[in-house]
Amino acid sequence: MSKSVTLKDVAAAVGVTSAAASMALSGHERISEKTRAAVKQAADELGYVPSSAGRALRSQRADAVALIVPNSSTHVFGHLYFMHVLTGMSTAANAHDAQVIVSTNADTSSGGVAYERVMRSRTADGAIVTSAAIDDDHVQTLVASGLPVVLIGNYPHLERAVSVGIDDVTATERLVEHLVTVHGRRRLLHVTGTLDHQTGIDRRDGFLRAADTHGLSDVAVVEGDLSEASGAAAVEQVLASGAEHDGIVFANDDMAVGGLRVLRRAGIRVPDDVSVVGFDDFGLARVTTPGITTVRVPAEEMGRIATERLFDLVDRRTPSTTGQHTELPVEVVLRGSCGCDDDARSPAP
Amino acid sequence: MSKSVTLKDVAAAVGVTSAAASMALSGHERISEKTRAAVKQAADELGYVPSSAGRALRSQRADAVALIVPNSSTHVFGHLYFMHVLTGMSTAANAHDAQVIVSTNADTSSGGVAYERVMRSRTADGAIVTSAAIDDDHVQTLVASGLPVVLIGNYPHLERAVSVGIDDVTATERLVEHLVTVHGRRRLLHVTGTLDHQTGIDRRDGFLRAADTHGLSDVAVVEGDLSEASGAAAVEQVLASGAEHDGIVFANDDMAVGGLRVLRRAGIRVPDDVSVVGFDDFGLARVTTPGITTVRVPAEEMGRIATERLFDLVDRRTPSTTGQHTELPVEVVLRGSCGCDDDARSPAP
DNA sequence: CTGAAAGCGCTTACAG
DNA sequence: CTGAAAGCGCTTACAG
Repeated sequence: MSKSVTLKDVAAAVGVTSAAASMALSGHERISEKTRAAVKQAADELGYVPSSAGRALRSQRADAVALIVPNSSTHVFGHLYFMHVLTGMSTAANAHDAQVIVSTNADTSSGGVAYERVMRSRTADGAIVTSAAIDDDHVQTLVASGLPVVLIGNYPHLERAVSVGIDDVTATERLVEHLVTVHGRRRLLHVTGTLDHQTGIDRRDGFLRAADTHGLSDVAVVEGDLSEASGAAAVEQVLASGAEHDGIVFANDDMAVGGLRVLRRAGIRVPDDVSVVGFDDFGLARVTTPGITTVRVPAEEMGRIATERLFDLVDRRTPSTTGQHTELPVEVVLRGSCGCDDDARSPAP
Repeated sequence: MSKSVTLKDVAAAVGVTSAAASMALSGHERISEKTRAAVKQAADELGYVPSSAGRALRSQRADAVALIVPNSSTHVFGHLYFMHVLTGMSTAANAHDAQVIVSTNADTSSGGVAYERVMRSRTADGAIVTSAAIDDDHVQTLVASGLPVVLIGNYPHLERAVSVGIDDVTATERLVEHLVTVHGRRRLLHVTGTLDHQTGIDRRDGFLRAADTHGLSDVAVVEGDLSEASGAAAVEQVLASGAEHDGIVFANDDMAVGGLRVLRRAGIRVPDDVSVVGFDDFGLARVTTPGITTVRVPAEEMGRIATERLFDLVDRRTPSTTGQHTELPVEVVLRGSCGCDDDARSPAP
């Protein structure tokens, strides 16, 4: 393994001090054009790349941001959602010449310590936290510590938090409204997400609010956990109970996939007998038969914008205002599972 | 933002030098039990976390590994495959108390420079490279530089490379054999992956070899690019040409999804009229109707094992032997698209 | 046995 | 204007 080239090597090659070489490479005006050119050429020839450790130690800046996923059961982390967020983060981080660090707590016993360490050790200048449970103390501690953090999602109880999210309540209302007004469905079932996460609560509340708005009296709510298996289990349970529904609103697409499978095996036709809608549109909803009508969550854009907000905090361009939330618009994507033609789209908002 | 606590602060609190505090925290035997306990307590109380920059600079080790994805069109990077690899990497990295850095070249103009910088700057101690094209010079340079690198996939022309992969040739042969011997399909079509990647070549060669083995005379090969759209386009093209096939072997599941859609719209029944198989099983193949018979690529395990191999190199536990390849077994997953019952499985290898 | 310097690589603030 | 020290935080090798 070749010994790495330091600034000192470059300086020696040109016959200047490493301080001068540093200034030359950063384009400092006090270095003559001639010296600057010589240093740059030597750096290129030697393949000099600044040591990130040396630079970080001196500048007190890691030029790195972390994606923190507190809840790291494989089921949760191994999801296309994170890939979308990560893609958005990478776009923003590349523009800032910063690295992206992925920090996930494989070890649940160590709790939040893993990512607290990332922040305290200054491995990253700031962090994006996503999928945090409402009562996750570590997130609260992190936010309260004043370290640059941007949350993805809605955290109404964390007043000081900077966050980026969507309006889950309204989006779910739009789905229900579609089922009621376009397809005449009124006996609706909602299968919730995890209710220790705000999205789970908000989507359920959107469902209930819409049911109220439209005067639906015959609705039911069953708790799920966002997994395909829990969507299947919820539908099985309801079928066994003998309850009859003409529409099912799943809190995400994974559960809708599980539900569709159970319905198909039970000989219940979708959308003829029952309309189905999901939420997320990260990839699955497009490939089932019928395709799943859903709300497209702009995860990549959330990741990108959250990261830009994070750099604002890190660079202190933004005064440390308390609690700023950026809300992104969502789009309802109409497919076959509700009774619309596959691949139809609602007009842009 | 609270000023970060340094070793000096901890030492001052106890009344020792920072050198002594350092030794106390690392459990060095020359520090008395009493002092050690006092330092540890002070560190806890002050919330001391070692600066990664200070430590990295001193120890010449970043305690971080990078996942490098050279070919970063969003279509390629935003794929569940990377999430699986990343999950495996995280597992191994956590066990070594190392960070995971994700480096993707959003900017194609800068070519391989982006990840060469990651390595040269010592931001990471080593890298996992995946999805590299056969003729990617940057990968060759990286491997040749002697920096710790483990490749995921097969790189027969890079003799010095350490790599982890599967046998794409044999796996594809097994799929073809299944179609021929179990379902009596003989007029097969293969839709290839990208042929500038070894997997694309190997899967095609596996198809051709199996066709030869079974004496199939009526086979065809169409080039695809692994995208859903290219799978659809390939099938449209073949349908338009009037060629008749009773089985289609797609080089991945995404293309199979696209192909299934076109077949359905054309009124061609799967598996009744034509058997379909894919490759990968990263998530899509399970949710279509019918489910797609495919080969399960153990991406998470590949990520985990590649990372363990990488730490071997970084720690020099392994002598720098030339060209070590680890081959993982794969499993054929039988679903409805070939004509088997959905959810059936081949016996473990 | 223990105290404190040296030095990892960098860049800025200071001295001349 | 320019040369070279100081110091970011850490840990090991050296001096006493």
